[in-house]
Amino acid sequence: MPATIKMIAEKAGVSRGTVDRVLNNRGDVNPATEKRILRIAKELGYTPNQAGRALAARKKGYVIDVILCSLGNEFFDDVKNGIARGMQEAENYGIRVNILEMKGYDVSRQHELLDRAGEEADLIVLNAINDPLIISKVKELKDSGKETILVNTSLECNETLASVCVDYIESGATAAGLMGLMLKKQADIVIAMGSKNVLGHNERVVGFINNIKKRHPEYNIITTFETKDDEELAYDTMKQVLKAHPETSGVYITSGGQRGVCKAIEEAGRYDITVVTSDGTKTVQEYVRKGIIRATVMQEPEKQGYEAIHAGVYYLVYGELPDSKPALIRNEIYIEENL
Amino acid sequence: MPATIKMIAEKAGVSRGTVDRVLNNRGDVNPATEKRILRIAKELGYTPNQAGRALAARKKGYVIDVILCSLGNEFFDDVKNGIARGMQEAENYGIRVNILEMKGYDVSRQHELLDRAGEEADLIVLNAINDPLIISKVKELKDSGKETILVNTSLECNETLASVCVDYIESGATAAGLMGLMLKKQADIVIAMGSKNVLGHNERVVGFINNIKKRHPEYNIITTFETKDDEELAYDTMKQVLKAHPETSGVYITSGGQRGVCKAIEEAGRYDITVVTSDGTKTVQEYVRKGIIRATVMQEPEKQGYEAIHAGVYYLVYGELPDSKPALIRNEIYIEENL
DNA sequence: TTGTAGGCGTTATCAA
DNA sequence: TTGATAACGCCTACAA
Repeated sequence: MPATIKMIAEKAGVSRGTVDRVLNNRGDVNPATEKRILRIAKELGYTPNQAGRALAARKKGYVIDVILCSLGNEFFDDVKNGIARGMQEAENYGIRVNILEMKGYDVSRQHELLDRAGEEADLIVLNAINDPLIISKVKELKDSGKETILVNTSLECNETLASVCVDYIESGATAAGLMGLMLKKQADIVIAMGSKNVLGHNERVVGFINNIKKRHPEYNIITTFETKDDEELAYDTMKQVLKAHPETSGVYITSGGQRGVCKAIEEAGRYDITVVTSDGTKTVQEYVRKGIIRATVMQEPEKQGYEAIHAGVYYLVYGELPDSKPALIRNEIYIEENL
Repeated sequence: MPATIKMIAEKAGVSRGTVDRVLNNRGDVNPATEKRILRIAKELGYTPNQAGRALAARKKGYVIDVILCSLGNEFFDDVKNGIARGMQEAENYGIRVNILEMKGYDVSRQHELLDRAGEEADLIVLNAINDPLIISKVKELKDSGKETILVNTSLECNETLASVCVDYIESGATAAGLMGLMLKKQADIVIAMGSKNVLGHNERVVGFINNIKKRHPEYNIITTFETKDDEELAYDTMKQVLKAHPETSGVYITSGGQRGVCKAIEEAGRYDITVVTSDGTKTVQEYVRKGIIRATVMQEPEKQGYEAIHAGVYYLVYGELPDSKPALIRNEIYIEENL
């Protein structure tokens, strides 16, 4: 029923080749026939058939490289599941996907991996460190014709093709809103943030503090400390904070280090403290069940992995991003009952 | 790179046709060659190329009919958006999708529509009323070779191919969990349910009450009333309840009728009452912003619409359901900040 | 029991 | 500037 190139060609009295040249702006076609073909295509409501394109795209042998700061970070388990799902889709288009993993936020290491990706790949999916060196490398790659799609990071750079991540400001604000609904009156809050090298972690803190100031100006924010996604550091610091500030009634953990922070709270027997965190890793689930963490703001990690690959595949094959442009990842709230 | 039928045929020294017969169990093939082909297919890690199949499936001209109790119910706006997305996918396979809408929960009307669908469609997507007449009709259709996929309903019937909906028990329990986190101590709760004709609405009430009994046995549930998804009835009843029970401190609305219930609470100036509801319609969003509704348990309506069509398309083309079997729809919590 | 051939829609190449 | 043709992977009808 839907219109095809063949139907358009018949109706216009030309060959399929000519129609193809018009619809894909390949030039070398008589302006008059071009106009006629475009009119007919519009009349018939032509949209390209994806299956046909997929089949034809196979011969190109595209390659996508994925760079992740994922080694030793359980949050990325689900992201990688999503990437695996995206890879199945990529296979239908004959596109190969390489995953390059690194540990922590080592700028020069990521720079190396980007160099390699620039050699072997046609498009790069990047879990970016927010650093000038990385930003300039991304620009350089773009100039050489290799686009970058960000996954699970925002970046102070507008040269990327797309960014598959949540609104981190909203994430922080949502955590603050939850605190407000549960704590009600006066409260003394501690913020345990991940790394200042990660833009999203900073944005969460900003979103949290701004929302508290707006909705609950009477609340007191005692302190903000970095866990560097390191459990021991998180544990030691939280222990000290609890000692120095026994009045603590709320704790917001922006990202990694949950185990350390929760362990300190648990050992102190402070089940009265309202803890809100991010993500839904096994560690988080464990402490939700224990009653330490009351609620968590999740960010669809599996979907992020899938959407990043999907967008890359789509861009290589169709030359544009899919309709659901920067891939709408939502901040979702989970408590014990629906986790 | 991925294996194709052609590659298997070459390696086995047979024709593509023979490989096809083996892989799709069409019979009429020498047991010895069958074994050899299966071994080679496994070795090469063969998986059928979806684009190839989609292209070949076009000639069959399948039809899917979708029956929805959606007229005058804004909840279904997003479900229909998802269906529209699924229809684009269906087009690639040359599958036509007809949407048959009805108003309310009129069993004989739904029965009529099922009759019609049985005539014209190869597969039916159904937003089912939980009634013996409907259940037996579904069985009858199945016997005549037409499978049914449920959307946004569960049904006391295990003859359906799949059910794309949330766990309604969990939905109710999640609402109860939220109440507990926000109300803390003693509470007096009113439940406004939709229709007893809809299985999901009953299940939500059961999930809610059971969770309250378990986690907060000290809470008191004052009453449960039906809104029949009718705003006026909801408004009038809620008004009476508030008059008779000024001690009300929590209200759970399972489904439709939110505007009526919220209006009654707003007019009584009872901003102290903690209201939890389901879904995220414009009405709900409005009352969340007004501060009447504190939190809502959503059920990814757009995704439900899409997944139902997607599953139907996949089943017609591949003869089996997609990997993400009964389509995992989650109960998600939203508050003002992340809605 | 097996092989051949044509077509689904799109794209690329080569010839006219 | 245009047309014809082959190819991508799968399925099916028909011939051997």
